[in-house]
Amino acid sequence: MPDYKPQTIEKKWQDRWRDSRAFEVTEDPAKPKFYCLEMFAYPSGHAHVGHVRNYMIGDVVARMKRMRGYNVLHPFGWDAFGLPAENAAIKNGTHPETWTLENIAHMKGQLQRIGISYAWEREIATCLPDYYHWNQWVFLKMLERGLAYRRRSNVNWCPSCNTVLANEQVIDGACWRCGTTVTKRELEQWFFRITQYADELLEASDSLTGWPEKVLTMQRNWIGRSEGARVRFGVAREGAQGSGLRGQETTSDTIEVFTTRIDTIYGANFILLAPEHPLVERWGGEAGGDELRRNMQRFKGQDRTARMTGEIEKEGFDTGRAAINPFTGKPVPVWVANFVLIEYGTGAVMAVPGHDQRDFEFAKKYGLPITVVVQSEGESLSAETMTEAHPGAGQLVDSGEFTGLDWEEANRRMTDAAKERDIGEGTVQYRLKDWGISRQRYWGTPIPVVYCEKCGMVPVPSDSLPVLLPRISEFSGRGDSPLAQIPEFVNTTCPKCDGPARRETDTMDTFVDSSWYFFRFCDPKNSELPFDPEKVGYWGPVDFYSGGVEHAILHLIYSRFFCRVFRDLGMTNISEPFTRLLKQGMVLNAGQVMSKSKGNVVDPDDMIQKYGADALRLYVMFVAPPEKEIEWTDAGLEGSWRFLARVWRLVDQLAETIGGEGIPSPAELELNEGERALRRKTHDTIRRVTTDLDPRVHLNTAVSALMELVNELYAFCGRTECLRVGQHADEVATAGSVERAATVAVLKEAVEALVRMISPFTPHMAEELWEMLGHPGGIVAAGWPSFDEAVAKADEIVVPVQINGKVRARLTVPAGTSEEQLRAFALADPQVAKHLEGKTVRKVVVAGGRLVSIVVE
RNA sequence: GGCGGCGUGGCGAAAUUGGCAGACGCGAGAGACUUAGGAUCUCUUGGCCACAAACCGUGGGGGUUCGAGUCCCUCCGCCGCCACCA
Repeated sequence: MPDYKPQTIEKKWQDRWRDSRAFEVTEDPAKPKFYCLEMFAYPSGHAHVGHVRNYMIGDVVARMKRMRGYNVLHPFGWDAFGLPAENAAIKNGTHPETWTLENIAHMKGQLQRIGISYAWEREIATCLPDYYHWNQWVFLKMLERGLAYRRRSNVNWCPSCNTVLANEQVIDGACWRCGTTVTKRELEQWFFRITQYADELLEASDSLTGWPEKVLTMQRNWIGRSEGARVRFGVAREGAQGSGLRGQETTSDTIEVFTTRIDTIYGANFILLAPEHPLVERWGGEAGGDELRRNMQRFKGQDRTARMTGEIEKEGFDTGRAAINPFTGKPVPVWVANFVLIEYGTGAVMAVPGHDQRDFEFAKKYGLPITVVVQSEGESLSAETMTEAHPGAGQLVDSGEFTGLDWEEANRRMTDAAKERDIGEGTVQYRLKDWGISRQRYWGTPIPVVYCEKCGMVPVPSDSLPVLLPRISEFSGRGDSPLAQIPEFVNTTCPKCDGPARRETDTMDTFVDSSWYFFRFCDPKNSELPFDPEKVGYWGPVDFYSGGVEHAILHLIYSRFFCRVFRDLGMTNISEPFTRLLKQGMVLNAGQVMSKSKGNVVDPDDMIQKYGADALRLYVMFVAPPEKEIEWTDAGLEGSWRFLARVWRLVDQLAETIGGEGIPSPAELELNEGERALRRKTHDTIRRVTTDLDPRVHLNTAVSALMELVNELYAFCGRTECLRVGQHADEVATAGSVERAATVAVLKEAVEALVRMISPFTPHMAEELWEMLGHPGGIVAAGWPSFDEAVAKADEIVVPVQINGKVRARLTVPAGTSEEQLRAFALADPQVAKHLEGKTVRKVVVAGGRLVSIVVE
């Protein structure tokens, strides 16, 4: 009788799965497909338990689906470009490629030792030319369609990483990777026009019913749609300054503002411009603009982060100019304010101090006039007495022809009026900006364009792809593109005119790589196209996608964008790449997220050595729902190990009794009460585990249901003396003799269902036990057990009886007892009668045959 | 400030649509078997109480309902995202 020795059996089955190519798949129209994907890994070195939790979750789903007859695509790969590899090169002199490929080899070994059922023949690494070739291909397609473009722009610059960052990579004004405060730089940059899809991305988010609300909210916030209007204010001619009357004559200049509250425009008493506004720049350069220029420079020099987060004092100064409010026709002063952002809207704001708190404070500080133009029901605000702005709803007052209208109605009518008078129009403003993808680093995809003296920017023709990333040996960490230092790379000929040309030396943001890798997995070896549309047509979209919430915005929104780009290229008809998204919780140790720098990582290999991969998997799945964060405890892992040893002993001891041929199904036999109870538990457990796994993905409760079944089996065996338990470890359980055929039959059914259902969680042990039970051919082929609803249902149920909401009695009745009978039984029950003594029954409710509720007085 | 999520024993957690709160596990306690037990098996384990009954109990308060952890209002606390966004 062999003890449970995970180390030996796990190796045995991992070898067998590999040798039999157990998880490799091809398209099979006869079977329903299931694409199960976990976010691929950045090969940082070693995977810790926090990383592998995600792969375990996906593996349970993939293995369960396989047993349920699906053709399951479950691939894995490596997000292999990126800065850490380059930083390691600068630090240790190891080439990024060496560093990356070594890490991949190690981590792949880790995942294999955990027994994740990947189709490894589809493995991809984004740093290899046969992958990034297609980044370049898509780039060219986007260039053709105007979805990729180049412009000089003020970009986010991380002085520590020496590279540009996308807006999405700036967190609270600091670099997402290293935390250094981000500065601004003006550079020639490549962009992807994601804003073209802003509206669609936002609207389609309502259709993502398989996504967590939290992620959708984050994406909606990020896209940041706000409806409003642009309104143009004329600029008054100069010269009236100082006379106390700002001029009525207008120049050809206009100031366009963005507002969500055009209904308050009659109270727009001044204009605020961002210090970076072009008019401010120009006026500062004109005669007499010295002071303006000084203040503008001072505001621009203020710490950007502080300006963005509003920690800095609100300040402004008068430009001395005036603009004409196009609704009132009256001149209003134009100020520059340090809190107006050039990035948002038009970089100019119409200030309505009566109805916007910021404007109110500004007006108070500088003695500017306040006007009330919206009054709420039954209120009468006055500009003289109000202590704060009134930002809310109400009816318009002092607003010319619009006076008396409800504010929302006024908003619509005034937007129309602006349009008619050609002084503005309704518009939608997004927070989302185009995606800057240029990076001044080495370890990434070269951008496939050249610059020719004669022809200008020329794309590299598709048939010359890939533009290979040259191997370089020196990593200085200096702040310019490393590729620019390699003349053999830079100097090339123009594909158009054959004249001398220079290659683009920036590389692509690595988020480009991860924006479409899920399609490449469908056809990873294709050398003609990024993927065969037919293959993606079969496998796509991803049915189940799991990963960390840290990708809720960046990766997921970019992937949704790319999916639409491929759709509009005619490569797929999928709009949304991920049908179901599970955001897995983190693994904490000592109250903190596992990380190398905190020194609290748990290496799965250490745990596997001690308890085996199966126990580790079971523990991580059992301790909490997948979405929730978990606190690592060794004791919990040991508990799972104990449970597996308990299962092992049970099956091992019963194998001889129930493993033979010719055992009939319990359905064909006469069962006694105990046998019926076990059979009911078996079928009920199958029902619970099945629905817990699919579609609910409540992995933890599925495990507890299995534990209950095991407890029940032990109790049953103890009663029927199938097993003698309670001895020394090496004689813990010994098989007794079982006479009744029916007992053998129900035991066999229960144990085989147990082993099959536990196999997604603990595949190695399950395979071994399945073999021990006399079944060759592997447990996946055995399929998922099915249950009989009628058997799962108890034939007697306990019905609680409530009196005024408190349970006073329990009736044991046959299942299916009618409501009238239940009512009669309840009222006749002696316990109930006791509580009813001297009271009047007002009402009796029988709820779904499951509960009786009596109301008395 | 806006939006979203959450709050249940000593701990991790359960409780499909409102229907017996605390399944399952960890920890703790007791017993059995033992030279021994950190193995195994059995039992106990929300509070109050010697026990039972009764009563109390899902962050606080209120409401809807025969019945609320679950729905509504309100307050408190925690977490997340966005944010001088015009």
